[in-house]
Amino acid sequence: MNRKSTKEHILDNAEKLFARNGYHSTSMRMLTKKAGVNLGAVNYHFGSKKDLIRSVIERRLTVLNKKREELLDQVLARANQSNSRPCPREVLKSFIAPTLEFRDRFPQAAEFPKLISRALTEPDDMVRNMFIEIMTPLFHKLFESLCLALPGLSRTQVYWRLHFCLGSMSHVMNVAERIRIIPDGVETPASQSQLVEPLLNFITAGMERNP
Amino acid sequence: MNRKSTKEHILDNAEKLFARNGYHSTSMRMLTKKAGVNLGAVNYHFGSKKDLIRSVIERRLTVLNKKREELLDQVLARANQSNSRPCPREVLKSFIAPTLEFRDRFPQAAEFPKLISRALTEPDDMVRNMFIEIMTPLFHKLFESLCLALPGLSRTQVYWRLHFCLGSMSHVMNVAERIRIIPDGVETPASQSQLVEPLLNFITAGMERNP
DNA sequence: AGATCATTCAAACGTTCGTATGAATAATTG
DNA sequence: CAATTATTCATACGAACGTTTGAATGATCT
Repeated sequence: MNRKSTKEHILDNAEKLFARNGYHSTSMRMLTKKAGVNLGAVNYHFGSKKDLIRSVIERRLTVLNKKREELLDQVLARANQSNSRPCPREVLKSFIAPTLEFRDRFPQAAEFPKLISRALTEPDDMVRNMFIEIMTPLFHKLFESLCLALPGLSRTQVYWRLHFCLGSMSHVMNVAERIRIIPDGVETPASQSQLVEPLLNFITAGMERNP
Repeated sequence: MNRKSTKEHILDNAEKLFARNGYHSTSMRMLTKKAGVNLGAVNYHFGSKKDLIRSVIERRLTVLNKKREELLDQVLARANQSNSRPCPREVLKSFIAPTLEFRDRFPQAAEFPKLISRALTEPDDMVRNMFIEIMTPLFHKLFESLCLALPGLSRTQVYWRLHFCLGSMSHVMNVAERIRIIPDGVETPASQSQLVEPLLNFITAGMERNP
């Protein structure tokens, strides 16, 4: 009666568990049990645990990056049309909004943003390098767009400020909700989508500041 | 001969390995071999691996937090004396500067900032909760100081912006140097201390932005 | 010096890990 | 339909994990 294939069951549950617990802390037994498949199924369908996480990451990240690049291209095209520089806020938004809105747009993939953030901080070089390899072209394009948008800054300044942005975003996706130190009078948003505007306000101001 | 005790050898090497590879990816065999002590030494001196990382974190973090609070108190006192609000940049600096300057001030503890950042992102609840428990009082004080410094923002706004700051800082301490996508014309700082000013410029602008 | 306590050491314990195996079952094909 | 291929399954393998043990060695004290 279950319409999803074994491969899909594995991918879906691996996404959740890798996101929540990390790569090393998720065992094949935990995963296959949760997915309702046999212990050997991962090795049969994917080859190894390493090949599995590659598939898990690629399945969503290629789609997400396509969307990001599409939006970025629109921003660049609009700037080109009006013979002006691209707007820093719009450039940043093209990268960040699809990420934080991922949960709401694809509820079945709600945990994927957490997995992205984890890929950056995973102790294992393999996972991080795999992620970096996929991200490199878009990272360069994003960086060059920001240099274009912010002619007053040196490339080094843009580079580090971009990293500051990525840090804030990553923190929001993965860490912030795990640190439950909530002072009086502080409201927690129902969805990460609601943090897009506050985050963009923050990092745009940081980006545009005079050196 | 060797002047450091077995306990110190263990603590020093655990600090490095936990920072570089994370808690779970550091085995007792790896650690005791690197420290040049017997496999059973950790359990003898500390009780368990879990008790060890608690000692590793506490050893430096209590000192660092004391310095942070001392600087924050100075900022608050100066504001009090002149009957004005504390300066947002100075408040943030009191927390961030001692952290990024840690490597230069205590070369033997060069890897500790990385460990802090890792404690936030560690898959394991235990490590994170241990860290949060130690940080909570100072976090509240820092938060209240920022609310005082930024009367135009709601407490919720200050809360999330503070998290954006922490995300940027954490990213700089642990992730940024591992992502070696360096575009042409970008210079990498010789020391993390050199990122204090750029980071403070960035987050202060984000903090002070009109809602 | 001898007695007492603290520390080091090699070896082993019981678990859990990712993966491999080969038989059993399901699906596809000629 | 039989024959072939694809998938599932229980089980086992060797390696690595954190921890325990008890004897050997070192330091401390009357």
